[in-house]
Amino acid sequence: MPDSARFALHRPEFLTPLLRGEAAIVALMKDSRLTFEGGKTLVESGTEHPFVYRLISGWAGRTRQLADGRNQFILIFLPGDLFAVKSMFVRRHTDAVQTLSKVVVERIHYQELYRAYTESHEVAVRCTWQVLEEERRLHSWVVGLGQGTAEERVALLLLDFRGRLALSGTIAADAQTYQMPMTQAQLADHLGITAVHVNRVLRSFRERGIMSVRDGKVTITDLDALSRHAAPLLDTYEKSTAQYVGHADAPAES
Amino acid sequence: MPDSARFALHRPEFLTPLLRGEAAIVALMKDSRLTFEGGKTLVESGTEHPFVYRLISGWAGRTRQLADGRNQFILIFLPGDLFAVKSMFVRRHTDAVQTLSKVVVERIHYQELYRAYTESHEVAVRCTWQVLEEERRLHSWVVGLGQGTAEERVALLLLDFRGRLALSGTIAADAQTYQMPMTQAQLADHLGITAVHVNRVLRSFRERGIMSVRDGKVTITDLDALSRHAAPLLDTYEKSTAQYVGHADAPAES
DNA sequence: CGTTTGGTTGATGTATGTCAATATTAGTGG
DNA sequence: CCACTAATATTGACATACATCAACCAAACG
Repeated sequence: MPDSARFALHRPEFLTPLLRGEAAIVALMKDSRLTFEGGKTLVESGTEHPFVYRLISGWAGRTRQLADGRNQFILIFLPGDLFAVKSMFVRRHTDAVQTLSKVVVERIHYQELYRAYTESHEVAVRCTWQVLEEERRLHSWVVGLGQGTAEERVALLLLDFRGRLALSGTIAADAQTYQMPMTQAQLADHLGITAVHVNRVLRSFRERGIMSVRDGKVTITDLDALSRHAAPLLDTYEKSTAQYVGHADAPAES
Repeated sequence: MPDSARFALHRPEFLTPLLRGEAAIVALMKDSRLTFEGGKTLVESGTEHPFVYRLISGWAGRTRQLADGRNQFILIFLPGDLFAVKSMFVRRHTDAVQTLSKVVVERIHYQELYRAYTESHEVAVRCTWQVLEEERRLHSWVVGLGQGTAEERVALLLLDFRGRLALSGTIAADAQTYQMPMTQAQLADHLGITAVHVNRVLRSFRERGIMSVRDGKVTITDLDALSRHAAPLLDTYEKSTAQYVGHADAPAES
């Protein structure tokens, strides 16, 4: 997988600044590696938090807990994602970031990153890009939550995970299976439906031979069918970007 | 209303760069003023679009239309918002931007803005901030769509509009009424429910003396009750930022 | 004035939630 | 390796928030 693939949809002239900014940030974060178990809170909601993170391996999620016990996983982070970029600009994080599995992260103090940001527009570009990319995912998810049925949301999410894992090089572009550490209750809190209903949808997909989830592993047995279930929620452009709906024709490795 | 209020939640040390970046962008956009009627498409989905906009007056919204006719208003833009910042980095806009009323905008070609972005980290800060702010709103909306009932979503949205209009200085901070140009069908497409159900929720609020919508104007008659309906969807921090849930104790004008 | 657009309301249907019970698996200490 | 416990997954019976369908009204408008 070429590096450029990680930054889909870019204007070509920005590829160089993006990759240089990325390299600069990676270099700055060196020697800051940390490991956390699953179920830990990396960023606590309502607190001041001065670090910006890069997820090296494992899964994490931004989550908001409501006073009455309801919970929403707003966004899921996969390897390669920068997160908590907003630490640079806002004092307080309203949402928590929790690990969904054992994770390895690197991080940097916001003041140090901000110095780099002001001194190198390439670092700034990489940061802005990251936020834009998160925004793009949120757009898709708002559409899914606002318009999608439970089946459509599940299909969209599982294909999105697969596409992102492939882009980051964690799995091959044509992989039919991947590790997925979220419990059904956690999936429910991301999908905006109940855990019981998640279970029913997964059973239905399983019984129709479309896909199955077992032991923290997603196995897609009928990619076309799964893509068809997610397709109504995709815009035409997403539909044509093959790797995001499952028909990668790019090689898995560069 | 002091300028700084427009940039809530910031780290104090970034106020100066933010305001300077803002001023620089405003200056660059001078003499680019355009007026559009309601119902026009400013940015067409799936097309290349080279401009970054600033909304001077009126309402607009980012929207995604699905092939089967479903439609989702992803985000609503109010006066003072920058939008289509991503024009700088991505070639193609997957979502459209439509006017919801007569609007006045200013705009700038992305190459010109990018030059300023690379030459002034203050401009970069203002751009990154805008995207972070949009992301913050999307977080809240994902929580609303994922966890909220129809009543909670309506209450949250109407209070959010009020709070944002107050922050931008369009209405007074303690205003009980504001112009709201969206039709019930458009509200439905933002709320993720049907127009018929929007109507029922509004009727229920009206009959309970909480608020009413007539002739494109929202009138809040029982702010506490409306806030109580939205409160379950707010995190503790938002609840404490008074102007966002209706209890502004800041003066309306600076 | 007919036509269109937006709003309102009732009758009925359904996707999903709720409740509750039972498997199944994972973890823990003896 | 077993006994115990707590998560997690699974399933059925039943409830409900919201959707759908279909009418009708009111205002805007050319």
